[in-house]
Amino acid sequence: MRHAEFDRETVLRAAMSTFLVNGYAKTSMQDLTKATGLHPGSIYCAFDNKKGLFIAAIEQYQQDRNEQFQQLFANDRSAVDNLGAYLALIVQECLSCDATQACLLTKSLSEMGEQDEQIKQMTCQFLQLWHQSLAMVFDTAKAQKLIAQDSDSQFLAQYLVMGIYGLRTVAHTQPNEQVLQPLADKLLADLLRCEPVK
Amino acid sequence: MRHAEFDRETVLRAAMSTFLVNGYAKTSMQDLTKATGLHPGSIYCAFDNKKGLFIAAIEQYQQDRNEQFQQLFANDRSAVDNLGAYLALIVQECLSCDATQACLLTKSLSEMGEQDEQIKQMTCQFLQLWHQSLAMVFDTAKAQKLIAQDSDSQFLAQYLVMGIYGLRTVAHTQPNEQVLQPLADKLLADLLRCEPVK
DNA sequence: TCCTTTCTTGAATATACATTCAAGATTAAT
DNA sequence: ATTAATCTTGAATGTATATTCAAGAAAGGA
Repeated sequence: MRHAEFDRETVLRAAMSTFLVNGYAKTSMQDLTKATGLHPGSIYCAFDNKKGLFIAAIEQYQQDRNEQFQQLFANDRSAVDNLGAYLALIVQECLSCDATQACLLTKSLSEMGEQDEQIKQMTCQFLQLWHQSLAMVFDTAKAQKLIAQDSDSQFLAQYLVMGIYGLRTVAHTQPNEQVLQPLADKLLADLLRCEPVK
Repeated sequence: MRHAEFDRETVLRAAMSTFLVNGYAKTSMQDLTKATGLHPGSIYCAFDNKKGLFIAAIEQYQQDRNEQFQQLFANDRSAVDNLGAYLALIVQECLSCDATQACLLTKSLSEMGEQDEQIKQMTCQFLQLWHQSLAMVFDTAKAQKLIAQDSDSQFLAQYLVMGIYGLRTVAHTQPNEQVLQPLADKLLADLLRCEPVK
């Protein structure tokens, strides 16, 4: 018996960063061996092939992001304050201009959604889970009487998801706090102000 | 003397579609010769190389989209009605699930922005022009007294740009009119309802 | 200590790809 | 009709790439 010398999560996070910077297609196995410190044979032994490593990296990404999300909202503050802090965090990520802080799910969906059904299914499923987590936050806000009782949490969460997607894309062209923070502020205000239109 | 046998715009639109479906990296020269009907030599003669063809396709895309935009808003109806029609058109594009209807600028920026400074500059510049065109629509709305006189057209246009980016991304996971149209409706309502927050 | 199992190594393989180029074809002016 | 200029053709080239594999190294059980 013998166990692998590398730490799986460390390897996956290194691969994740590489994929985020280069995209899947432009990431070579050489890039991956350099980033992970593993030799080709080890990668193929542990993950089958390049796509297997990519899928494992996406799963690790989802897990990391989800844990971060749950931690951010696991407190006694108001759901609205938490949403504000969450958006501020996203704005800060955008301002860092660090590709490794981008969303691997939307990036992968955009690059490969048309070509690879498996990647499309997986990324859509994880993004849906995120949507549901946000909907629960709006349920909490409703319970805390911070938004109207007849609010549609699903809809509000979907609108917030839309806004965050958009914010991240705007950041690619305008990575500027004076641009991004007012957008985030209006987004949150529009979510709290009222119920869905019809 | 002899002039080229192919029609440049036709070739560029074919290349455009191919790049939109596959992305730049996963589009091979073979894909491009098949799509355009040109042989490799002709492509290299006319556009230098694969990237040259890509750049020319992006320029054609910008030109086509801009003409479409100007036509849509060249009428005597209210700016608000025009914005509603514009958003409805985008929703329809999203619903078609046709990759060739996506935005080549944001797609290219997402794929290559980290790697290729030239592509980044070009796409950002074209997206900025779009932003400015939208700002002019809000100026018109202001002149038509449809929104508050102290509205910030730049800001409103930026918010709309954000919303459209987001809408297009949501559409990748939920290409559903019952999802997209309410989002678009609320987006427009939030733009008209009030001035920027703070 | 020895042996079996498992992991690691990295050069070798085969394929896919962007690009080149020289020969052939077409055009239009003389 | 002839010629000069330009475009077209598509096979050939060289490079980059994902993947394989057989030999070597390490670990743990007997």
